[in-house]
Parts: sequence; C-alpha cells; structure tokens
Amino acid sequence: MPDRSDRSASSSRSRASKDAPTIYDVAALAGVNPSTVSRALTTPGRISGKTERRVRDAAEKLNYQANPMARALHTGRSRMIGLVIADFTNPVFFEVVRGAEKSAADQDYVVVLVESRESAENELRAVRRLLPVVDGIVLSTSRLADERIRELSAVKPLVLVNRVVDGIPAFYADIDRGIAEAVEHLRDLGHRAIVYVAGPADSWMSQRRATSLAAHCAQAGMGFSVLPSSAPTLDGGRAIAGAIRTGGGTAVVAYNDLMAIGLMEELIASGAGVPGTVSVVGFDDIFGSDLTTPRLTTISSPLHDVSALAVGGLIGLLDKAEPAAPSAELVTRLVVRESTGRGDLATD
Amino acid sequence: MPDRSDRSASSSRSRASKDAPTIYDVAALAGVNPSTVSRALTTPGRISGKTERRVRDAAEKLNYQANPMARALHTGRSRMIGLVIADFTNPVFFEVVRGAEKSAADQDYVVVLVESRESAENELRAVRRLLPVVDGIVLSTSRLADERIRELSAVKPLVLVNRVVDGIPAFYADIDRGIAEAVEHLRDLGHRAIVYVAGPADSWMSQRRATSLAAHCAQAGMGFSVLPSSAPTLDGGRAIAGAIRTGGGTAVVAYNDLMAIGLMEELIASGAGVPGTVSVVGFDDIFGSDLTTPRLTTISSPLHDVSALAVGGLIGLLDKAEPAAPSAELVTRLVVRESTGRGDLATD
DNA sequence: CTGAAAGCGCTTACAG
DNA sequence: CTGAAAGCGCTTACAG
Repeated sequence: MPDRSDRSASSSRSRASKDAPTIYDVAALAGVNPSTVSRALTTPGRISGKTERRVRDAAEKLNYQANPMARALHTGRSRMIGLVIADFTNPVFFEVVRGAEKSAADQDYVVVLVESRESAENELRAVRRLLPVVDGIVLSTSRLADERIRELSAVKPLVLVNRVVDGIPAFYADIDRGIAEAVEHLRDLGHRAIVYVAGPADSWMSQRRATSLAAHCAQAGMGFSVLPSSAPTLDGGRAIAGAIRTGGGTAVVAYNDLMAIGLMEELIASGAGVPGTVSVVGFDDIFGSDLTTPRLTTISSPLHDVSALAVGGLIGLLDKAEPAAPSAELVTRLVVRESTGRGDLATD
Repeated sequence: MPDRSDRSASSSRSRASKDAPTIYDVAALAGVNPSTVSRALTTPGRISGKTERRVRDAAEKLNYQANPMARALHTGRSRMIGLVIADFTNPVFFEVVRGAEKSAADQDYVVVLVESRESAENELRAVRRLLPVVDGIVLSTSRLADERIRELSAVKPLVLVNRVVDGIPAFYADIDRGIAEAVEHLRDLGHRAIVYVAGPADSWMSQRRATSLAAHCAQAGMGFSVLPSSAPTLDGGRAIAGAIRTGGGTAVVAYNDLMAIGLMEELIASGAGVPGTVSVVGFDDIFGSDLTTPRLTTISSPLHDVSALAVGGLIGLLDKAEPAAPSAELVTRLVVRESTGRGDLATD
C-alpha cells in the first residue's frame, strides 16, 4: 500500500478546496483495507455487519464522500444525464425540466440542462459538448434530423421526448384524445373549418398535430387547412394574424400556447374579437395561459410525467439494460376556457 | 507500457457505448509515448511542430476525445460549475441562466443548473448534491443563511448573484439608480407615499430594495411603508391586494414583477383600477411584463450581464486564482409603461 | 468475509 | 523535445 500520509503535502496541484478525505483515510481510521471500505459503502451486505458499521462510522467521522470522478473513471459512468430543450423561456419546458429532475434525483442522477434556442445547429453543438460527460441524453422536441439523432444514439444511450425516430425510445403523450375533444368542441360551437398554425417545419410534433387534426376534421366533416409560421413564439403568433384575417378562418388551433397567445393579442389589436370573430385554441396549457385576456382554451399535455418517464427509461437502459417502457397511458385533454366561442355567428 | 491491444475485449464492465479511443490508441497510431500525446493536445508549443502534427492527425483519425473524468481525476477539476436558482418558472431567471451558460461555454465550462423552489432546505440539498461534481458554485438569490453560505464556500469556490455575504464575491446590479427613478416618477405623478410589497423574509435582495426605497422616499419627502407577503409569486401578489385596498395606498412597488402582475390582476378583479386607483411598479422587467393589461411599469435589471460576470469571476477564481472583479457598472433603470398614473386624482 | 493488486485514462514531475 | 514512471481515488476480479 502506498504511503498516503503525506498526500496532501505532496500534492502540488492547486486544489481549490481543502483536500477531501479519501477512501484511504477512511480505511486507516477503520483499520481495514481500502477495498473493504469501497465494498462496505457500495455493496452493503457483502461484508460483515461489524466491519460495515466500523467503516460507516469512520466515513461519517471524516465526512467522507466518494469522489465521483474517480468512481466514474472506473465504472465508466458519471451518473449524469444530459437534457436538451429548445427554449428556456418557453413555459412548456418547465414541466419537462421538473419531471426530469425529479426522476433523476430519485435515482441519484444529476441532470445537465442545455437549450438549443430552436436551432438544430445549436442543438448538435450542445449535445456534442455534453456527450463526453454524461451517461445518456434526453432530447426534448428535437430539431435534429433523424439520421443525426441515430448517429448520436450510437455514441451514448439516448431517448426522445415529443419526437419519434425509428429505433429510438420515444416518450410523448397521446395527442389524439385532446385533438378529438378540440375538434368536437369547435364543431359543437358551429365552426365549419379549422386552420392549423404550424410550428417549425422540422418539428415532428408539429407534423403529428397537423396530421391528427386533419384526420379528426375529416371525420367530423369539417374543413381543414394549414398555415406555416415563422417561429413557435409569441412573435410567430402575432405575425400570422394578418393571414388569418384575410383567409377568413373562424377557428384556429396553434402549434403551441405561445403562438396562440401572440395570435390572440394581434387579432384583438387589429380589431378582430376573440372569440367573437375568431376562436383560438393553443397546445400544452403552459404556465400563464389562464392569465391572458381572454383566457386561453388549450390542449394540455402531461409533460411532467412524460419527461419523468423518459428519464426513467433512459436510466433503465443505463443501469439495467432494460428496454425503455413506452409512455403508455399519458394522454392530452382539452381545457376549455374563454378563447373559443360560437362559429356560426362569427362568420357573418 | 501495458499491453492495451486487448483492452476492449478484456473490459468486462458494461460500457453503454462502444469503447472510445484513448490516449494509448492515439499514441500507438502516432508512434509516440502516451505522455507525448497528452502534451501535444493540452500544451501545444511544448512539443516539436512535427510531432504535434502527427499526434493531432492520429487523434483526428481516431476521433479521439479526452475522457473528462480521467482528466478530472488527475487535475481535480471537472470543468463544471453549479448554478442554483430559486424557481425555473420565474422568468427573472431566464437571463441569469443564459448569461451563465454563455460565459461558461465561452471558457469551455459546462453549467449544471438546479432550482431550489424558493426553499433554503432544497437549496442546501441541491448544493450538496452538486458539490462533489463541480469546481465551483454560483448561488443566485440564495435563501441560505450567511453562515451556511460561508460553510459551503469553504468546501468549493462560490460566488453570489443578487445576494451579499461578508467575504464572499458578490455580483448584482446597483439598484439605487432604478429606485431613484421610480420614486421620482411616482412623486411627479402626485403620489404622497409608497408601499413596498416585500419578498421572502430571508431574501437579502428584498431587504436591500426596501432599504433603498425607504431612503429615497425620505429624501423625496414621501411616506413609506412595507407590507410582508406570503410568496414572491403571482399568488403572493394576488394575496396582498386586499391589504393594499384597506390600507388605501396609491402607489406600490412590488419585490418582483410576478408579484406586481398578480397584484394588478387581483386589484382589477376587485374593482380597483390600475393605474386609476393604484399605481403598481414591479422589479426586474421579466419576459412578459409588457404583455399584461395594463403593461407593467418596472425597474429592469441587467441580469444577463450580472450572471455572466459572476460566472466569469468564479472561473477566474478557479483558473487563475485571481480575485473576482466586482460587477462595477451594472445598474437598474426604470421602464415606464402603463401601470403607473396620477396619484393626486386617485386618492379622492 | 477481507486483503493485495491491477487497472480505469489521463497528467506531470523526473530524467535524459 | 520526448520517454518511462508514478499517481489521481476509486472498483473489482483474484486469492485465501
């Protein structure tokens, strides 16, 4: 056994903190071999109760904490996972982040959070920066091409939230339920057609919503059209108001709440009542969507649970190499508030 | 030199990813010693240009990336810093996070973000979880007791944002400028007194704002009083509306924008006009404070820069052991919008 | 059940 | 300028 007694003195590298106790210090105090300390602390039960107690006492006395870097070097696992979201300022991600943090903390993982600012290029850069340091990655509403995502998932385990790529574990709530309710709601109010204000062209979730909406409109005998937008933000919503007015649409479903809110604002500013002239439905039920005037009708998503499941799935992949379970029962629901109203009166 | 050729085959631990190339692989390909690879890649210039090129080529060919854990084990530095904020959903933190990320990324650090949810207990737990893995900590608007913060800063370098503790580097914008402008603005509108709706009792920043406000009111010959609140949130703001009305205040400054917005909402709902009956001023100019009805008058803070400076200061402490520079020139400013109006008409 | 040794992938004095 | 060796703090076969 190397002589460790002068460790701190001989350490010439600048340690910002006072040298933390190591497993050797604990071993010395407990009068056992370092390997016994390691075993006592990591695989209790494989060691005699007496020894284990002695080691634990010593560790506690020294306030010992295993050095995660050293552990990681050996095990190849850092117990950190990367979470990539599109935009910090979009409240839709609050629950994604919280669900992930909760699930990770429960299993003693740390999550490293980064945002892509809705850019595939930023996203790729962020993932590359994270990759060496984390055990796995959660991509939420990724803007990356399928192929790129597959490449990344070859490097480290990776799971998807609100995105589907063949062969990659994906987690998302079933949107059909909420969309069916929204279409029914709008039809019952007398609307004859729905216009969908799309999200980013490379957004799988936006496509998915369009497809589902189209199908439900067809089934309900309603017209359906799609309007592309400039950005999935308040401004993107505002910018589309003109097109809605000239198009004469009476009911619009926006890709997300932020767009819906921006759209309402601009519609009202330009003299079109909401829901008097046009009804607006959002997506996600973000923090604050019940504070607008009028309060926003929207399709809510259990993002907290979706995200927690995704992290759980990823950790399962990591720890037990068990296949990630699908996000089974999670569904979206329509939350009716004040931004939707009669469509048969509005048209004339 | 140990035989590394069978490394991947002999590795029985489960590596989620295909074994990444190591410095030994690069050394073999370049025909040099591993230590030379290390030097070529980390301290260019100390090696002959020819050798360096050979090593770089080999590294590139193998797509080699240094294992940060191994590096960290030796250097004692993970190049990660922890950032603790109070609440993800409070837009005031967007800029804190972005400023920190930017500054960290520029210097090749990764930031690990956690929230305390406005609880000192959570905050302490979060910091403890982070401590072993990061090189230093940034505490934003910390709820921790001074003493606790000092304890933590003894373990790893730590800097503060929007909080001051003796002996710890602190970063914040000068609030006097913005407060002076707000007081002047309100006085010019004919108000005779200001009531301050305080933030959390253990918030240094809330105290600081109260003190400054009191001083400026005194100087302007205006009355001043403080109303404690239940929480620095929309709900906390709503809850205080009753007290404002019964107290007959005509001008209130809230600890933050969220409270100001909640307060406005409740005031209006209860029939008191804003700014007709009471004028409301917020703090921070958060994302969305110009979307309320009426649009919020508020004291803006250059949080992005404050936070970037804080991270820069922390990294300076880490890398160059240089003292963290103070957040010199950063000041707050009043942003006048629609939530403030005549006070001399309102009172009667 | 526990000790002694080897090894995880780097970096850094120490020689030459 | 570069090689050979030791060491960072753990964990895990391998013996006994």
